[in-house]
Amino acid sequence: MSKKTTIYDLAKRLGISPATVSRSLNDHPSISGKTKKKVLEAAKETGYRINKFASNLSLQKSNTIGVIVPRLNSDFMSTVLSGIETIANNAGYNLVISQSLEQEEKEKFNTKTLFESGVDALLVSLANETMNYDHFSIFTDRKIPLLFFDRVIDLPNCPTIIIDNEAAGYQATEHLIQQGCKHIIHVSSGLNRSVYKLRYAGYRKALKENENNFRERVIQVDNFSPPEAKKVIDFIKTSVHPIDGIFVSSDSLAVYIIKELRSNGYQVPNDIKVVGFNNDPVAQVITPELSTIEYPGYKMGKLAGQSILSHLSGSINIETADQIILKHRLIIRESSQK
Amino acid sequence: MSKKTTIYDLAKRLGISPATVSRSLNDHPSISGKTKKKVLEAAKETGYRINKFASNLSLQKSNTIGVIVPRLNSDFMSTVLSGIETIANNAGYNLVISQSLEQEEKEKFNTKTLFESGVDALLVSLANETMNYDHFSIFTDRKIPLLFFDRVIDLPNCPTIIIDNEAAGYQATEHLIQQGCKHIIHVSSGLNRSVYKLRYAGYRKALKENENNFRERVIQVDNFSPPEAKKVIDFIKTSVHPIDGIFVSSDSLAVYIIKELRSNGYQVPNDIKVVGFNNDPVAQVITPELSTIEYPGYKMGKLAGQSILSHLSGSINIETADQIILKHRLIIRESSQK
DNA sequence: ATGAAAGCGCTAACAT
DNA sequence: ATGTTAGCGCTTTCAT
Repeated sequence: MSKKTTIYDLAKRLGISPATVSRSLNDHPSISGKTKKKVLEAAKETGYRINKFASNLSLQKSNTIGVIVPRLNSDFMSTVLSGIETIANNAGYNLVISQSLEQEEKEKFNTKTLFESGVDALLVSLANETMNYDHFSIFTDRKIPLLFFDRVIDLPNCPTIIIDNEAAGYQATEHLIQQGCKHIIHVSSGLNRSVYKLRYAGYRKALKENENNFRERVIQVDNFSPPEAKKVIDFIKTSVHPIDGIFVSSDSLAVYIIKELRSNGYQVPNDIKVVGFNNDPVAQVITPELSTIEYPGYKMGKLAGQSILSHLSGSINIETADQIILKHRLIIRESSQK
Repeated sequence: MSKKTTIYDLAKRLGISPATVSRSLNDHPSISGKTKKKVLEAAKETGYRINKFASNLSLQKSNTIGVIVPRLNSDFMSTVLSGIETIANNAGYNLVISQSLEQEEKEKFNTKTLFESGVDALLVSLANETMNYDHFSIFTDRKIPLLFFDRVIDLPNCPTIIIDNEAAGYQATEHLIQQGCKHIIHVSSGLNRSVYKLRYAGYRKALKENENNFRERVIQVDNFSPPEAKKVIDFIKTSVHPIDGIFVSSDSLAVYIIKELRSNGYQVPNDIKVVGFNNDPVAQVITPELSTIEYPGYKMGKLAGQSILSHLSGSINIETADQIILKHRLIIRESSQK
């Protein structure tokens, strides 16, 4: 029961060759139905299990896709992963998932590890820290499909899946302006990542177009955890101009900010209006409900999976670097209404 | 640059044997320092990368740990996964993660797939649907380490990591009773899973101990999504006894229920008090803040990782089935206060 | 300290 | 339709 049976065992048992066994197991067309049946039965009886190590070595492929994300435990990211997993799983691929924890070093290490472990493709959402992209060359050099999603970088022949972050940032800010906000600040993190840089650009663009005495002001936070919200409040309290609008690059932080604001005596949206980003589930359950940009994470994950699978199956020309831009949407709730 | 170099290439290049190259690369003690240095240099120059397929086949191990969870996109689960990943990554292990989506069939399939892909160990949190556990025998038969966390089942020689769910359910309910609740209902899902069954048992025990005319009543929901909250409200509205306390097996659902309650004119906690489960971040940002049971997900993940690694390294007797019970804690916030 | 060679188990090109 | 056989690249026992 515990001794593992190989195709050689099956071959001997049935008096046929290992090749025939292998072919039968793989449903090769040129094997007779009766032989296949015999083999399958023997396999079941003996508890035969394919040895992927050997199979992978022979085929030089692993049916495995690597994924590197900044962190697993964010609502958005785990939703994207869920989408990727669903697609991969249905196609018979396994997912090897690792976290960079926003560190360039860890991202490098994970890239190397995943390469060596022989993943057939790699999906990456970049760490905030990452400034250099040479570590991905082991993939690009060997033409192993590499795709970036959400936190992307433009590399030759690497598809990207994003939303139009600049437009989203613009809309969020424009909305606040239309609600009468005069002094709108932007709260973000990792401004060297294009996602955040572009939202910031959209914010600035909106301010500029509605020329008056608006002052552009971005508060950079280290991450989207509760203590960072305090920094924002401190700024607001000491600002010479009365802040009346906040566009935050993350719902989770926006929510903490609102909480902090309220416990500091500010009324949301009366005194200060807030727009977040992502449309995390939390946006709908807090008081006041949070206006935000809907960012379709599950769909992004599914598309990332599908895109990489079609590259793997060769149904898309791998030389064609594509860029998929998903639709986003401003959702107006209570937190930003006049 | 694109042609892959093997240990044979290095051996030829340096005029030594492949065995020596292999040993050098693995820092084998009986290789001279100079030879090692030569090899490492040549490896670097040629861009040599180990081929794990071959290595795995030879060693019959993959440095990979499989994980099956009900779903990736829950705050609790992604936090646990984050803990597992951190430990595994530091120990040089990769994580293959898959979702059962609460379906027994998918769990079976994933178990088989992960087995065949040669994971060195398997970590599982069971699907709600799963009633039969034979699919895990491929692991237990071959003494491949198998560990259950959160949603566990008692299998021979399989460690489990849990909290004392019965005590937690008891405390939550007892607390509501002490706050003056007379008609407390319990909302849960997947009552055939011990996690939920035990919380329910704790709930019943608390009611029984505080003998009076309390009626035990459990509302089973299909999952913890918003629409399910409506079912709960419907029950409350039509109940002959005025419901004044709710113990919910999940913060995410508790939060939706509170929202529904409020929009139906109920005051929380004045009319109805609510206690959730897990201490998701959302518990602290909603209004009123949610009382809940703190369930240390990250710690659970780290422990699961550590436990399985020590089994793998043989530093723990694999025959010793251990059960780790993590501390939980009732956190009293506004939603349940008199 | 190093080398020779036999696996590890599967696949596929090339027979038959 | 089936068999033969040469890899796939690394590890490791057994020499030397």
